[in-house]
Amino acid sequence: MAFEIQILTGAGVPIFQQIVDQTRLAVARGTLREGDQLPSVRAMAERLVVNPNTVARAYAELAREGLLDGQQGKGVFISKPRRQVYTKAERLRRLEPALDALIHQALSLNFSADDLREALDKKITQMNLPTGEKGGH
Amino acid sequence: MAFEIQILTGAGVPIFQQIVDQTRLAVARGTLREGDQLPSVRAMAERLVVNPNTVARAYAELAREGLLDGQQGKGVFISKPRRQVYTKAERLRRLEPALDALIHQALSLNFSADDLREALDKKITQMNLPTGEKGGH
Amino acid sequence: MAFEIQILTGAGVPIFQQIVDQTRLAVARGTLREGDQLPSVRAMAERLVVNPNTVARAYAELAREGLLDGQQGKGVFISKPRRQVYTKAERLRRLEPALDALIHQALSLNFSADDLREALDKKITQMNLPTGEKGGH
Amino acid sequence: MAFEIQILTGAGVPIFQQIVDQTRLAVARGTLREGDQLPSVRAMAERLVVNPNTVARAYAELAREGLLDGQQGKGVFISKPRRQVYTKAERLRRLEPALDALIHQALSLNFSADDLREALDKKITQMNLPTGEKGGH
DNA sequence: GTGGTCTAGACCACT
DNA sequence: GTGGTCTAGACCACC
Repeated sequence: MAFEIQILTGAGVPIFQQIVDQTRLAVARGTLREGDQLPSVRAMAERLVVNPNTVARAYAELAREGLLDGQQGKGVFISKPRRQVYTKAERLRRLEPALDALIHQALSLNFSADDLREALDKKITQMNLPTGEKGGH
Repeated sequence: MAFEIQILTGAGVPIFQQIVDQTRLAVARGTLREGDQLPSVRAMAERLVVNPNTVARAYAELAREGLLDGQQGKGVFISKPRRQVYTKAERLRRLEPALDALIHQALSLNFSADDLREALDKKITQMNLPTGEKGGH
Repeated sequence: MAFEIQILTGAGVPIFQQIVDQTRLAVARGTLREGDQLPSVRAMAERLVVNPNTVARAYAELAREGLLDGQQGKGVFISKPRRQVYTKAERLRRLEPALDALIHQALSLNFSADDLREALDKKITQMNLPTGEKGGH
Repeated sequence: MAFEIQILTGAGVPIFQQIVDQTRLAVARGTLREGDQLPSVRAMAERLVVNPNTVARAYAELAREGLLDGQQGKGVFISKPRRQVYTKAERLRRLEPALDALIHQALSLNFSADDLREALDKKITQMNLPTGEKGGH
């Protein structure tokens, strides 16, 4: 399973955040392992059709966390062993903006709480989100 | 039950947005009814310790939605409730991006479907969203 | 045919309204198409010799209608056209007050029905309103 | 036929203007004649459910035009013979705000020019507006 | 007194 | 660089 990042624009979550979160998840899952090389800033930017500065910012954030190691002129490498999972509080904190945006939109469109739950369930089924057991793999 | 607005500064939510949302909620819940007069722009600004322009912006947004009616020299009043302003397709279309973003973010953060439902329910309770058949504009 | 906006100051029509209306017209006529980028807030402000806030307000209004999409740090773009945003009832309901006011005013000024039709036609021609089946959002 | 004023709020035309226009029309039509007494400011305000200041302003405007004569403590009287009609240009000028409001609303609701003409015709029929011959009586 | 608009200038987050 | 928000202060028309 290759290391793929999906960027979804248009609703609250900044692009650089999405890169950070998904990279972090890949490490936690073992898709990326210590020593693996990441695409260069420019390559990644091209692949995601995104501004290079945005990728640079994401890499910088990951480096600051100690997850990445950017070696001048050589490339960017994963520097930490896996299990770099966010704490539950941190995961919730990062989910919140999207949650707030949804609630706000539902409110302004006069959806009731039940409408909202139903719409979410439908979408979950449609996108085939993993249910139940935590952690996945 | 008086019409009270609580402004939380420092969070990511714009002030005018908080005014809009809370007013909308008050109308949806029946706390505010047709014909009720809202505090004047200046009065509300003073009460919330906020710039009058910010309040005016919130009122303007609500007026555009048809929820409020600002009458020159008189004041701002709750207008006749309207049902089904947007077509059903439009309502869903407008909710979808936020829904997609939430699911996407949940995936990036390794939330399960149940985690996600739980987080949403918590948020719904916390914001005290109107349930079921009540009100509606 | 370039996208040009003409601001008439001194008339009763607010500047931001003129920007909104003319942009809407350009989209309705096809002068502006999906994906087209608009001048930045600051650029447009400079071009029209107007305060940036005024342009921002106009753009915000158009974004709320779903005609525009403002992307942080990138710019403002024309979004996917939408059909039938409002229910038919809502569209008529929103047109009615203006229609009533016009007839009422015509009566007060002793205009005949034909005078009124003629005045409307003249205004339609003058504003170059899109006719019939073209465009639509 | 009594001297009656109809106030229509909610679309562009100021209340005091409506009083001025309709009073002027009544004089032109002969419904009001030289020497006739108008209701006092307070009485008129009460009848129209309107702020006395608004009536006072309308009366002041009519007095300024020489149509009315306010005699301190006695009342307000018509002071000019009939045929005090507006010039055609003036009538059009006074119709314009309502016309603009209609066009603007139609534009923002994506009505075409034909839709608009049709809606106006329907309203004209519905309200039984006098057709053809100018001037009425 | 009221709402509505505009300007000027500042700050923030994202690209 | 971009858009988004907020403040401060001013002016206008209307009630």
